[in-house]
Amino acid sequence: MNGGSRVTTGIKQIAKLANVSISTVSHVLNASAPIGSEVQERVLGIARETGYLAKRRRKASISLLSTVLLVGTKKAFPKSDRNFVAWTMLNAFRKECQSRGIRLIPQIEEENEINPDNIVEAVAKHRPQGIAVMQDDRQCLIDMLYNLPSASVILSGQDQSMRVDTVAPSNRFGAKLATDHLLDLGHKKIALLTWGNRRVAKQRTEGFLDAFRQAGLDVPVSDIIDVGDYQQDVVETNFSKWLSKHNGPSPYSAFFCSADNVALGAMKALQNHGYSVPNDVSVMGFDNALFGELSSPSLSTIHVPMEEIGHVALNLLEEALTLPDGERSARRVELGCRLILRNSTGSPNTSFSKS
Amino acid sequence: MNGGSRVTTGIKQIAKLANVSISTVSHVLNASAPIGSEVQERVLGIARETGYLAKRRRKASISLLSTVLLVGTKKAFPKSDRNFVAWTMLNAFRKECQSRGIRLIPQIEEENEINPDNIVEAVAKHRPQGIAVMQDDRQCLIDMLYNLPSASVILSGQDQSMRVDTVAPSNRFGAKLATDHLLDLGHKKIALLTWGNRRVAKQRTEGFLDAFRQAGLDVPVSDIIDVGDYQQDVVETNFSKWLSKHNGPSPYSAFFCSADNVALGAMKALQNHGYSVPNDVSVMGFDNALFGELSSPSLSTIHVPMEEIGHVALNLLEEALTLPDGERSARRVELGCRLILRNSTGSPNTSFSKS
DNA sequence: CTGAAAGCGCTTACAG
DNA sequence: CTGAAAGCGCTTACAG
Repeated sequence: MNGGSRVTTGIKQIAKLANVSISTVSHVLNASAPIGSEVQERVLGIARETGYLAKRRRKASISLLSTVLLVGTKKAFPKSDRNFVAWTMLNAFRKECQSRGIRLIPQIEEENEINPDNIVEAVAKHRPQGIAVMQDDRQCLIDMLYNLPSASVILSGQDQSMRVDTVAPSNRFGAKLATDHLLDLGHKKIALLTWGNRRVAKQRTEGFLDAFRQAGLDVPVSDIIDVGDYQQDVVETNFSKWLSKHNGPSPYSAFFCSADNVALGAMKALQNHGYSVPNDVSVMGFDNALFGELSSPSLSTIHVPMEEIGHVALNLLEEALTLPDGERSARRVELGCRLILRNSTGSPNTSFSKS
Repeated sequence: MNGGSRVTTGIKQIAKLANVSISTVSHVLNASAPIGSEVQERVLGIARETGYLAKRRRKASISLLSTVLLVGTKKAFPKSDRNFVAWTMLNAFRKECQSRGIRLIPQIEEENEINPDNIVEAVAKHRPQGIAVMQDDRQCLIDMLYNLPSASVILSGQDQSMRVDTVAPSNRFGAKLATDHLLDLGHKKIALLTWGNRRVAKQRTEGFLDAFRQAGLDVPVSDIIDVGDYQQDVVETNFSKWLSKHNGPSPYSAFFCSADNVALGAMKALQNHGYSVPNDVSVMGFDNALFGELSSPSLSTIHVPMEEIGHVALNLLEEALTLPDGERSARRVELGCRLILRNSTGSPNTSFSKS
């Protein structure tokens, strides 16, 4: 190895960029001497921006987690519109593992459900330090995970028995955020388009209702419309039927849809029936899937930080491995969702009366 | 400095203890060479047990967080039965800061509420890297925190707008755990003793109701008794009145109390009225405060991991400082609660009929 | 409060 | 798969 100019972010480089000595950088990073506050801020700023701090932190825990068993069902793996959300999460998780030098052992079930026995077997075989389970939080699975020696975490799930770590977006608060926004715009009658009985859908429904409860309004349980599925074309067909039967969207001036796919299907149905979005009716989605940006009009939605779920999941596994077993409670982490305002929402058209 | 025998946990010491070379330890810790799995496990085990891994991790982030502003109201600071829970949390947080070498700047409000303006002032003056707020999650405060340059976290609170990090025990799931246990014991009529309108109390009430909902039973909204306060003596007086008026605890065979203080007051009132706990009625608390262990009978309760809240809060602050601002969603962390079974609960006495 | 220099801790290229 | 040895990165005792 020659003394070439390989650019490894280190204390040396930071010293150069901050125009101080190496010692000073070290002192700042370790609070080992009383350094002036301007210098301190400059050095820390550069250390953060160059990614040195993040690298240092990552390195500190890398050893603990060399092998992780990735558990999921087949349907989340190929990329498609249908499973866009699951795929995004999974892919971000894989990337994160790669950047931390963690070996992933996939344990993909052919069936629609994860079989706990298969996990036990895979753990015995590969002896991973950690287990990451995708979108399955049934109690039989949780019981099994809890009794395993490895640390484990469920991505996009929750454990009511509070024994296993979980990370998920804040579906309920996110839905409240969306509904609050529609209420703030002045909409009085808002319908929720949702589908089925999955936990995620239920949580979003609760958030929708929360917004009305907290505003002191009547809780609109009768304004919840189940469109039967979350595939765009199916939603379009079903919601078209609903529109025909109800003679247009009236009395609703806004539709909050508990997934972007649902929103896009609904928007098409509305447009086919001659309604202009957002002039006649507002439509709001949930997920911030890529294709929502490209629709016409572009879809207002709730951003779900799918990329961060993997990051947090790995942090939880690492923390579980650092701390002695008896001294750590299970953690349930919810990640904040953000309102993304595009062109499918607006104030209600007060002269609205179409039929 | 002489070459004396100072015992600094390091890679050298681990090598000695594990009977391998320094290089090998390094390889294991960095996965930089394919090391045999027995050796690997031995080295990692020793590295964890000696606290080397934890130290390494702590060191990696120590630089970020040298000064933290601790914000709270006066009432949580002196130690007493009344504020046992708040005091425990606060104290654990202080200890954690100390062990990580973080300087705490207390900003204690004389009033019963935190004044956002005072925080802004204190931040301008002391320029802390992080802000830790105790038990206050009003939106005006959150708005202020969100607009501040420092990272911030609320201990024992939650942010519905999902912009500021929070850590809290899982009150709702914890209450469900307690209620599930009473149901499992065979109790059919269970009353909830609670007080006031604070968020914590409300969350525990929801958990109580959840247990019935999920079991497919009637939701016992009419079995919620507000005892007006959480001080033991007040509860005792108020609940005694209730017992006199209702001619004993019938038809309830169990009382779930949303705080240990409430449970102890209720237990005394029951005993004064001639009821034996748990033979005639079961009583369950929530908090796992010290004095519950010493009561007679000792109190079954829900353990709340107050000591861990501080640990998690600091981890959140550190993480916020490591990651670039735009790339991180706010996090809401809930810590798992555990059932603590002592002597105040049992199966319902089927021949129970006292008056 | 900041830096030059000594030196410790850890990593790494290479040998076996 | 493991270790001896060279050497880099970071810390620290000390000077100013």
